[in-house]
Amino acid sequence: MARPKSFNQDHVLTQAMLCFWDRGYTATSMKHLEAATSLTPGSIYNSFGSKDGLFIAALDYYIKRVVTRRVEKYLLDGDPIKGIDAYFYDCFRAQGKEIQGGCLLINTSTELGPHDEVVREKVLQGMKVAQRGLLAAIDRAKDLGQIAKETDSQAKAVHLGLVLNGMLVQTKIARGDQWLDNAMANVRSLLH
Amino acid sequence: MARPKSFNQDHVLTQAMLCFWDRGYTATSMKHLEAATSLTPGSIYNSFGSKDGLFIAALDYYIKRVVTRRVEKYLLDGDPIKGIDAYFYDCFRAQGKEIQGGCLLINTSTELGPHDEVVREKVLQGMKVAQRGLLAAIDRAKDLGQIAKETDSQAKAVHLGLVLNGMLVQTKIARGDQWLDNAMANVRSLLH
DNA sequence: ATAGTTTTAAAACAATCACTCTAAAACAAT
DNA sequence: ATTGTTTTAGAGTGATTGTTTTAAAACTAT
Repeated sequence: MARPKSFNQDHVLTQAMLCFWDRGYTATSMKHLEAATSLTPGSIYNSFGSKDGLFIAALDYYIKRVVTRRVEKYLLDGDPIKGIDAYFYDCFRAQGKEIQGGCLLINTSTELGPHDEVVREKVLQGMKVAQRGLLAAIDRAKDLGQIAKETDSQAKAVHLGLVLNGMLVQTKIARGDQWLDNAMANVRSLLH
Repeated sequence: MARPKSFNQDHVLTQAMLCFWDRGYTATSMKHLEAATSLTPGSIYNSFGSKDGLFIAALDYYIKRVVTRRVEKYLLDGDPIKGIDAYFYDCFRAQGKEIQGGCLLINTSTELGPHDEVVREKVLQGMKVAQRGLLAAIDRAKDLGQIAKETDSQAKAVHLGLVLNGMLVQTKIARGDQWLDNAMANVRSLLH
């Protein structure tokens, strides 16, 4: 066979994801990516083809390791109302380390949504994962009698998703977290 | 005195605003701006100092000519409930021409929010204009008995603002407008 | 007219952009 | 050990980035 790759794929994708998450696609240069991943240009292009290819891979990685994981952790079992609450908070705790990233899907929507069909489709797919998670939690809450049986689950899930996305925009410009508690009070009022 | 400027300031700011609105700050090059405004580099730098200076001017222009104007048109008089409805729809009709721009304030939040303090402050100020408009309309609706007196106006305005911002993200990746009507049904359910 | 000031056009600037090339290095199979 | 294949490191590619420079043009005030 041949020489094996000497880098850890997960580590590289994590670092690339954080770069794009923090600065966006255009403002992230290959230099940034090389520094963050400790890879040389040759290795990046050999493995991912282009900056765009690495971005798509990082986007996939985000959907799998951040979005899907969070949905599974908070929305698919346990108390659904408490789960939704925790799910929301987790979206803002996740950025706690250093970056004030909000959500990579949202950042990518506003930057590239109308200009890159492949990216748009992928973002939409990631959004649907979150949306289906909210819907599942609401349906379970209905089964448990926590919210009214007459509730339109689909509409409620859409509503929650829109509020969450609005909050993930807000987190990019707001300071402090007074606004977060206020917004969460609104979220809870939707779940009665 | 001296030689007068031969370009129309409003036209230049409008074109620059549309560029940044469509592509974002980083992905908009000086070449784009020169072509869109029909200005030469010298004129741009003489009048605005830098790409950043032109961006700030375009952002101010957006707040004044798009955000403030829309608030005044729909939220400050007339039937407040119908006004809010029309205000929301106008946010999506405005982009009807060619670009699928959503909202420049939101696009700028996600791109530059955490990285540029001057821009962040300006975006926040623009957001507050919209927020105050919603609050004023809700207060008027309360006075008119259109919504319950017990309603927390401030919380309701925040909630509406978050949903609107979520919708303005959605518009960058969604196709068709089935989702818009669904979302608007949620908005109306908040105003009873 | 002339002097004084600013804007304009166009060429040119260094720096950075995404990306490619070349050759050495590192493995598996034989 | 040799062969075959792929990855790696690092220098180098042309193109584009935001910006500056230079000189002509266009105006007002005197």
